[in-house]
Amino acid sequence: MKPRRTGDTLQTTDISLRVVEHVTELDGATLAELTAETGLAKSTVHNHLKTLSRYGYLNREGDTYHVGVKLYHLGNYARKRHEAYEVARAVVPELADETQLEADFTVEENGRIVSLYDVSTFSNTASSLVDSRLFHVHSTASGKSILSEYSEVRVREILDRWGLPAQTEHTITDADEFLRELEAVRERGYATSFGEAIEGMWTIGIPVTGPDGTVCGSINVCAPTYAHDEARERAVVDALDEKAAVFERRLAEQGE
Amino acid sequence: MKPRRTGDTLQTTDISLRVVEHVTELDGATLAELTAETGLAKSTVHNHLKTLSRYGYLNREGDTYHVGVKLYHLGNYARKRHEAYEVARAVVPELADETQLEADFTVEENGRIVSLYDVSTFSNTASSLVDSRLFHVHSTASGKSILSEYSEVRVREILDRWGLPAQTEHTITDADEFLRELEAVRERGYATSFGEAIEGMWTIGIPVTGPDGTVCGSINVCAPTYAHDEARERAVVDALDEKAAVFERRLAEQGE
DNA sequence: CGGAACGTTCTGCTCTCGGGAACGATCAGG
DNA sequence: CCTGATCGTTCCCGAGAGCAGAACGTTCCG
Repeated sequence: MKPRRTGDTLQTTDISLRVVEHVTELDGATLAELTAETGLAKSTVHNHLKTLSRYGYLNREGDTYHVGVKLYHLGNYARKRHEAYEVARAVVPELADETQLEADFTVEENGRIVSLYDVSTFSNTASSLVDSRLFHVHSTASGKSILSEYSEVRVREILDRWGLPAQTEHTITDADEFLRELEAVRERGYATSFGEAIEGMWTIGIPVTGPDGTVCGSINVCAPTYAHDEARERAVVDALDEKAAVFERRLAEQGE
Repeated sequence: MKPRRTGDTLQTTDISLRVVEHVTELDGATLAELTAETGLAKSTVHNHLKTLSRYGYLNREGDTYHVGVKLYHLGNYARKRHEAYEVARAVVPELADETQLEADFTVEENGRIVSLYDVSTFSNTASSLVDSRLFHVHSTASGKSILSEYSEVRVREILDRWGLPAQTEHTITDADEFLRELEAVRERGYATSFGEAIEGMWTIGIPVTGPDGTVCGSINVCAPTYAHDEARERAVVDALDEKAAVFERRLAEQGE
């Protein structure tokens, strides 16, 4: 009945997690707002809110629900767990500082892209909205950069799982075309996304390889598309190349 | 059959969230480990892992599941949402520095206590385990400190909801005794927990009042019980008093 | 004072989800 | 190279959980 009809995911958990997401997006929401947003029955949403609150995932203030701070502790732990976290925390600000652009380090989790550490020079309200999301691999520079080091079967697995939805009119929506793009990334040595994920947003990314020889993430720089020109692209790529080398060296040192 | 038999919470979501918690506690876990840990059927756990992974709450690496970094973004947002966050980030390190002890700022959410910002001077592995949890109000200095400003009905509501489980042999387990303790806190001006939440852990907390006149959290200091003596307690309380005043002033300034 | 809006509670029907077993793949040891 | 153990995956069925809808209680308007 509802759009979701995959069947291979638990519906109840599905709804719960979606409620959390809606609460985040609405920056706090009441029962009535959430029933309107989700299209579910009042009593249903009510039960989910109750359960989520009990576990500290949501926090009720008056009749408004907000995301619970408990999630911070879980998430902080998740972030620190990554081998590259400490290095990213040191290197990403350097990169942002040198290029005077937004910079981040991203990793792939379950076929999606998520930022492990970022420095946003722009307004933090706008970026916080973007940051809470998981990004698609096919539309981001970081996704292309990381997947360029994966085998074709692994790439196809990810594409099959998540598809290649069009997010702007520039998004690559064909799997074969995407694979050719990855080939180009390998030859060029860096990946770009020119308004493919978000209209007007231009990003460049380079894969970072861990001491074990496998790619562990991607360092990226982000700018508005109107700031693009050949010279700048070259300058940014040089900075990224240098930082990627630094990153990998420090990762190796840390492993000792 | 299982200990949980309240009935007023969604079982499926319940299990899902508990799986996330187990994964955290085990610092990454496989399907087999989680079935053993939860006592559920393999296929059941499998379904939950699948669903949680799809939403980025968990991340599968080989056959091991870890907490997903997406939670960091949700949690970071939850933390920054609090009016007191920015001030806490500034004041708590000062307090830790001056007292040379562990310090934090905590808030109450859904009748539980959670840390909004903390500086741990001890090993971060041990504290990270503690930090991911929600604390009970009745056994912590921060809980007493915050609840000392609440009305009796509100306090009783919270106690009814969560009970007063004995966490050490010093934990207050009687509601009336707890209310008398709150009375003592109000007279004394600060709250303590002497090994009531964790054996050997001594904490002192003072409530912080926001510009609107209601309590918005508690600043606390934490030390081992063997470090306790009259003089030190007096010194710590003085430091806390001063910092609480600073905290409230900055909160008011920020509100302008 | 009356009605609208919202959260809460209750009940019954349906379909989800949990259990169990069978399957497949991987690995270690004889 | 075969065999048994271990672990993840898939399938199927029945029980009961969870969703919907309506009724109730409260608050806040005009």
